[in-house]
Amino acid sequence: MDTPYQPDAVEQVAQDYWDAERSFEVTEDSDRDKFYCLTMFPYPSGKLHMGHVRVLTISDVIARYQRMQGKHVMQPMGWDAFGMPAENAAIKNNVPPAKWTYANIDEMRGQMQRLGYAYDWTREIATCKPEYYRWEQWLFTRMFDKGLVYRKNSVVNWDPVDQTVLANEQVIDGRGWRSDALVERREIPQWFMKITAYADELLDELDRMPGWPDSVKTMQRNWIGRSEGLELSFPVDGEDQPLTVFTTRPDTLFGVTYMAVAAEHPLAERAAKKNPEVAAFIEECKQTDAAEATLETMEKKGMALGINAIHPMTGEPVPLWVANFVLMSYGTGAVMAVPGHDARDWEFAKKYDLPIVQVIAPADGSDIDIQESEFLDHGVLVNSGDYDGLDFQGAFDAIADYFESRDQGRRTINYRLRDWGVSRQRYWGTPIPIIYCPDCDAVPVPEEDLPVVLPEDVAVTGHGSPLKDMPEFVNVACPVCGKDARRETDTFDTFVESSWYFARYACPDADVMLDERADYWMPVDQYTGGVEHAILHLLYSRFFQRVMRDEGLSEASEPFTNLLTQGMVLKDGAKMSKNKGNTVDPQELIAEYGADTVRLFMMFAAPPEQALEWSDSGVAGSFRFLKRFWGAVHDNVADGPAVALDVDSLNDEQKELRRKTHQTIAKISDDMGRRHTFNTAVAASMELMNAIGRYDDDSAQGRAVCREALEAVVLMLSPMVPHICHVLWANLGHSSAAIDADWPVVDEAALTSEMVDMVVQVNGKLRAKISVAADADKDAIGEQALADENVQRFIDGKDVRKTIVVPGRLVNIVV
RNA sequence: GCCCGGGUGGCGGAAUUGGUAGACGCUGCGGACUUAAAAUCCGUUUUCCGAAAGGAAGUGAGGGUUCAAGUCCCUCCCCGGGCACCA
Repeated sequence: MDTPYQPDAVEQVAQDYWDAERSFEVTEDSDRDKFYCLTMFPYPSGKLHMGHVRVLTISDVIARYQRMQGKHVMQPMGWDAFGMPAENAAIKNNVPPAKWTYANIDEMRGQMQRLGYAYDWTREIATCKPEYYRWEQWLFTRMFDKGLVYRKNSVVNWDPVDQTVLANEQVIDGRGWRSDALVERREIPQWFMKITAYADELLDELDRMPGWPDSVKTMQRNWIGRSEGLELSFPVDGEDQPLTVFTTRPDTLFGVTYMAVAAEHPLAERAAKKNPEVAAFIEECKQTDAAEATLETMEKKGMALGINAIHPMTGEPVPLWVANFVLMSYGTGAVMAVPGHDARDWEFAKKYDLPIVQVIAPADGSDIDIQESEFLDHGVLVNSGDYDGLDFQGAFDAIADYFESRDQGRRTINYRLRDWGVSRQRYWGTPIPIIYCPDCDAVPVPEEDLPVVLPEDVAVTGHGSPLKDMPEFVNVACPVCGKDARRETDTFDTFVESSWYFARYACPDADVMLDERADYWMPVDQYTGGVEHAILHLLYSRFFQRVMRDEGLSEASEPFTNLLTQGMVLKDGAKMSKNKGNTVDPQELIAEYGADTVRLFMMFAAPPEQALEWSDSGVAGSFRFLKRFWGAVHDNVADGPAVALDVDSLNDEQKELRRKTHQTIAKISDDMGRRHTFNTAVAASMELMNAIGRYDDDSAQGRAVCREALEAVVLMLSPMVPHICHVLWANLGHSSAAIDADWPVVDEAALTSEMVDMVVQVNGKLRAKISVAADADKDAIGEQALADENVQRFIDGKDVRKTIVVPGRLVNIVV
């Protein structure tokens, strides 16, 4: 019998079946355990790239595995359709962003379907459609009413030549990407969402999220950056208002030798009016982009303002400086500098020859030279007046009490987390539903006027948003007083759309934001996506889910119960990208080998969380395996139907293959369900196939044992290579489809063995391998190990000091 | 600069709770089949010494803990991700 493996035909058969049966369309069923399996939805950038194929396949494998576990699985797909690339394409090709986006969606949807993903396409969402974004406009107006959104000035990258705001990505080495002009920091009014109102909840709940990787939770903790400290006031010469600073180290207060404020700080701006040198320095500080990494890596510079603050305890003058490393957006935009006990302050003091004073001594009494290097640890206070001798906590409490009793300071909690600025000066996004009235100020668009629809047929020039030039969009009547007013032309950060789409999949056609179906499906049981989203997207989504909860829209607080962060796809050690010219087109590979081979290689080449190094020959190897797999099943089928397995009549070889089969089922079940190490699951399948290939037993029971092994492999590989397994399962004589089959079950009785192999070490070095009875006790194992010829060579003439026996594993003899 | 990962043969990776380093696959090499090639199949493939049996070294570098370290601790180097307007 000769039936060659023809992936195109096989994959068509399987997909036709799933389509005809609507295998992946689901509705709520309260009698069944639901499993909501979700991938971070893609931006429709053009065609699928290998990074997409990887994450989509990982999620699909989990969805199909959970289905075989009996779960009621929902796996939807949609499009994060707003964003800058559509505008860039519009400028380049003179195509409206909407048209470009919808064409990409059609292209990518078709590719996904060719890959056979188990999506419920009836739930498809595109965020650029008014029926989607109207609900986030609505939620924004609700948040407005609750005081959860507000407007304030905030810094953007300004391109002075193109007269437009740039994204950080559009700033290359401090210059605009098109104009090459030096970028400036500029402050403009923008809308903010009060994510800090949920800071404590977002932080505390991380301790109760066992389904998330520790690394992501740690990153989020650090990002939120809760710190307990003291807010202190320093009187300033010639100012009515004192200068307020936040510190987590009030114990170092007596070591303050200068203070520093941000370039945007009012004190700096007032000093600039009197002193042109300061004004010039502040201008220089603003000649940089707004990215924090730029600020943190550039040379630390400062200038004395010629103003003194008064040390609140010693009464001594403390010079005020303006410094480029102080962030206006963190704390109060001013810091007290303690060069003796802070690394950055120390470096700055050395550079500008400012005094360095030691006020903390090591707790162990050792000597340090503060002029040589800073001392950062907690310790005992010295040179601190009445507070000498106190430890960190004692000093913290005493100094906090001192300030609080005089009303010059207070204990407070500071967060590194800042409120979320959601305004973007861009066209291709959700219009912010606000109207500016000369009398009524900013007014939210009333519910009955939503959605504020983004006009789709526009020309994009790259010089600011085209909405500003559309009077029919901008000019409106004030909803409150009816006077002539102007509509907001900024759009939302696209992270707003991606902060709630997961809930909308539950009820994509609802004529409210979310209905009761969201409570059936939410939270997402398994969320999969790139680790690059570990902070922003995942934190915003956790915030939005809580806002929706508090609005009564959803019961869940956390949106994602389990999180899997997958690594990038690399080629020649670098991320695949058009810029580097190292991309591999999935389409060509599918045409050559079929979808199953591409899926298999993706799962086999690396564990999902690690970067995956692309290998053309590895793909060919995956294809070879599928051909052998196909051939092995057909050979078995060609020999006719297998008889029923009679477990009690098996000989040793038959028992051994059967043991291998059930060991493999146990291993792959663990790899798929718990560890998500699909690469080792594939390797274990290959090992079992190799064992079947070596096995040569034409007896009735021999073929039955073989058949059992093959059926197990077909089922266990079906989440990864569903098409070939669909056909093979039918070839094996099953009338029901593989997609409806249950996951194979381990027969514990098949796992038992009379003898086990153990290794013998002498002084930790491997010297022999022995086979011992499975039920042998430690002494017997030790004796057998000592008796080994090669072991004797190494212990000859030496004292055996100790013998360690780890049953089932090894013996270590120490001489 | 700060936070989070990672570093194991020629290559991708395995080693799950501190217990046989290199599973599985790729590549290379040797062989079978073939008029030939492709495809397929078999063998072999960490390095060094050895005919072999066997031995020595070995998981980015340097220290430490332990009967035993790729795995735990300390210091350092390199690579990747994030740093709030890329998505």
